[in-house]
Amino acid sequence: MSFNDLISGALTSTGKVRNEPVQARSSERIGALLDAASAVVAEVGIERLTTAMVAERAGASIGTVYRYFPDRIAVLGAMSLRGFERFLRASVDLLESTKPTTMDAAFGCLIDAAVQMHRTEPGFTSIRLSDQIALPEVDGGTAASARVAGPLAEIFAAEFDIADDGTLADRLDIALTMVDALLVRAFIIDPQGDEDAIAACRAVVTAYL
Amino acid sequence: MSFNDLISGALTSTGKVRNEPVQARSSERIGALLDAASAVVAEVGIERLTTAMVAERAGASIGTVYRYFPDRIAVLGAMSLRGFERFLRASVDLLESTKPTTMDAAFGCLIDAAVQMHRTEPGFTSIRLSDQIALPEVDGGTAASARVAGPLAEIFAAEFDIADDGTLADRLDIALTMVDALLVRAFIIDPQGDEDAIAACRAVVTAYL
DNA sequence: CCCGCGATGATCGAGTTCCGCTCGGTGACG
DNA sequence: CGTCACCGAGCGGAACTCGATCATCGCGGG
Repeated sequence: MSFNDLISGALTSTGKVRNEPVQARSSERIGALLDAASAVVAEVGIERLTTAMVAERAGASIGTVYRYFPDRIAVLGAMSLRGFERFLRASVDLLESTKPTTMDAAFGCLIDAAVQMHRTEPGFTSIRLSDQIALPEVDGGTAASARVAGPLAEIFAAEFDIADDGTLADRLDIALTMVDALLVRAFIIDPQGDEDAIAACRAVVTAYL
Repeated sequence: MSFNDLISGALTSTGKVRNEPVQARSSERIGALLDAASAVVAEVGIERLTTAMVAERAGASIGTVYRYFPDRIAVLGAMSLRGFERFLRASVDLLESTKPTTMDAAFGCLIDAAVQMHRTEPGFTSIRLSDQIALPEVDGGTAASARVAGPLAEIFAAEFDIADDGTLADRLDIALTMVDALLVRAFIIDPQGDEDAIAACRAVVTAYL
């Protein structure tokens, strides 16, 4: 599941793109615009991000920004969505390489992946994963979380026996919500990630399982 | 501790007011402005709130908004702070009336209070309590969270034996962060508050303690 | 096979609209 | 009648539009 797969569908207002890109350079443009948005968010915060800053940093013009995104908020939404998608990819990679045998270890992978994102992806701490989790369906499209968290659910379902799929999806959802909230807290306390707070996050998830 | 006590002091940039009101009608005005802000946030969301919308709904002019708040973000900050303060007052009231004897029951009171806030206060679901929790100190003033969560900490410290104050404050912080995130999730799933999700929130806190 | 050429996609940026915020003038309270 | 509160036109800047321009692609004839 690639980033383009994600943004080319009918998404909610946060994350929408105006036109599906056809030529290859367009995808690169979108990527560059989102990179620029991340950098700007990391520098000045979400509120003070302007579309002009994004355009300039991406080496594009204002018009180009608005070719791909209906408005300023959609840029932030797409950035947020991409961050979430990257986090999921990192999680899947980690799960597949370490092959945890306990639920606890599996969630440990998710936390490691999230911590890594906070440390390496500019602006990741400023966006709310919850904007992508538990999002109601819009105009007939599946909720972003369902489409995007699918790979995780599959891994967990294959590795661990859970009574039914709904329960598993819910528990994943709840766990991700907690991890996100607690890690954001950890990275607000300390920009490098407060170790005690991260440990507390692990403890909470362990207790929950 | 009243709302005015909170906003009249030297606060962080979120929540600041421009002038301390002298005449009585001013306080009413501020209240009306914040009510308007809550309603607008509930309708169009934080990002799309404009100062003109707030002014119009409060029956005031643009100038009046800027008499009391230095900028748009300060309006949101004050609204957020008032919501947090109301939540704390409701929590303290519930704690004092039910006098729980277990940690679990005590946190149950907090959750009840928060659920009540989500159900009755427009826009409460859109604001992040975390903006008030774990806020770093600014310009020499104590962090809003410390001043504001004091009453809670006192009750918990008086009722339950905890090794040291720091641990207690941290645990309260973590618990509130989780409760906030999980309840927001519950109210995103269902505007009236998804009962299963609320139950999940209680379960998580119970597991954590 | 490749070269030219029309069609379509992508880009640009000046211009328009809207919004955050100021400030000087007017009314209300004490 | 001084001070506090309020108003709202106006200013600056940011969000967003739109028609002109450039790049790329598909295709048919040499």
